[in-house]
Amino acid sequence: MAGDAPRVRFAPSPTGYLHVGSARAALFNWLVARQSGGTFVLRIEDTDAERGREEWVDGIISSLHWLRMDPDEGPYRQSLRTGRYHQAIDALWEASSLYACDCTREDIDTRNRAADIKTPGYDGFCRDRGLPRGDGRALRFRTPVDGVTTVHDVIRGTVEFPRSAMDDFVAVKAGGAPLFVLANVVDDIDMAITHVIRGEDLLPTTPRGILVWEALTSIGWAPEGPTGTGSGAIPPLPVFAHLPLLVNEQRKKLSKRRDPVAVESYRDQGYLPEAFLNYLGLLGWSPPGGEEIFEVDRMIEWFRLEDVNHSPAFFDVAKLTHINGEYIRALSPDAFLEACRPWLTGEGATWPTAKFDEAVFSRLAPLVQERVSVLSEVPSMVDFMFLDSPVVDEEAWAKAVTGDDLAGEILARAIESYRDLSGDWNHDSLHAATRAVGDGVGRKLNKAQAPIRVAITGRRVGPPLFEVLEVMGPDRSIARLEDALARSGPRPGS
RNA sequence: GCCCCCAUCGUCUAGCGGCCUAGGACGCCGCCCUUUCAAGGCGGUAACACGGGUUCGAAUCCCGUUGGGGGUGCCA
Repeated sequence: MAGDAPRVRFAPSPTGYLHVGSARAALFNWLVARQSGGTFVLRIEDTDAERGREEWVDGIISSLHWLRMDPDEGPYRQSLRTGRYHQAIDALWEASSLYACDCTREDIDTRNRAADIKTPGYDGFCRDRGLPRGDGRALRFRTPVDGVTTVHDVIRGTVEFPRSAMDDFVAVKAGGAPLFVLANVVDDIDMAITHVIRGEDLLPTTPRGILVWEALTSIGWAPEGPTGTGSGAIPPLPVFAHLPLLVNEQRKKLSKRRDPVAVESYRDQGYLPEAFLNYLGLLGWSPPGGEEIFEVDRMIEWFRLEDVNHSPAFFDVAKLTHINGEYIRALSPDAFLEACRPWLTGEGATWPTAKFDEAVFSRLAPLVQERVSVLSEVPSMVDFMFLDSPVVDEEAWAKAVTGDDLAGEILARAIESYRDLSGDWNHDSLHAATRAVGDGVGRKLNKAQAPIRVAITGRRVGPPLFEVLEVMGPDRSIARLEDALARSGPRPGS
């Protein structure tokens, strides 16, 4: 084993799905691991037992899998490591790095108000009271009062936090449960994490983590080590890299309340994992050559943490969609068919599954492939083929049939003309015949085909008409034209 | 309030002191192609937040201002 190979971790809290911001963080971690023979560790930060649920973890794992970023190690669960945290808590308590506190939030606020202190942090009331542990007391970390704690960040450079602005934060709940910073640091030590790559929102808590790390290190805290025997060597502080946030249109951090942040929802809409990954890689980073469409292997090859941007990036679905379209069009016919399958014979299909005819779809597939940006658009491109009668779009009908006083004439002439074609039914002959119909009524082909298209497909847009007619065959096609003609009302003037 | 981060077209970005009358991509708008819609081709719109420095020279370095964001939980 290469002792100096990076060990990175993706450490989400279980929320039921993979957040796109988390996915981006996972990607950048994963890239670092992949490009250097490192290890990508998955750790579920579920110390907050109220929120963590077993099934919440599955969504994260399956989304990582969908994106081809399966962890090399884990998932570790903080909820299963409480014994370890208690060892650390005991050690820190012994060293007086922790002290017991029985102040309530109200107590603190009241004192701060009375003292006219504008900064609402903890005032250190219990710091020197020497309270014993237990009795519903939280444990606070004794933050050094002087000096600064410096974060060396690969992306942002040196960031200094004056300790005077740091209060004594709660590290252990009154109930004894460890809080984020403590569990996080104990884990990073035990798991020999070398690079902490995460969102910028964690930058302000990083100095706290460093302080805990130093406190632990200074008392000879022994990491668990690979065998779990507690004999590992104390690793150096990891390298930090805080990624710019992903924001919405209002430039606010992506929130699950307002923004579509679940990676699963993009999968379900028919975004391809390769395209999604490609787009994620473009947020906060860009390849040296400036290209925008590249496979993941190139990203692994090119990615450098120090090249990551400093400013927040808007998660632009329009651009994601464009990139997805590029990926869809680049698919081989077979790959396209496979990618479409969930929308053809699965839950995405808008017709009875038994009605689906793969041979029919395959003939139309190339025409569909260059017309969709997301796979969920596929059904509406071909549904008329697998339905007994087309789903008629009211607006299209009103515009191309009811609203066109020549529509009846065109349909009638098309029926007549197409009947004569039955021995030679293909898109070329249909093209010519339709053009002739148009000529007969003084219409350009692009105008003349409109009522026919709506009669056949129910829509004004879709795959090229004559190819559709060819595949549909004379009987079905003519029957639909007749049906449309019958419903188009009496022909004016006849 | 306090701490921290950030600041190039609407958006994602290139730019890391002279190659910039600032490049690409998405979007948008035209035109071409055309059986609709796409795709494709061509063209266009549009940015260095502001003010001081430093320098022969600044989008690039420094300071300030303004603006935006994040943090400030016995959440993570």
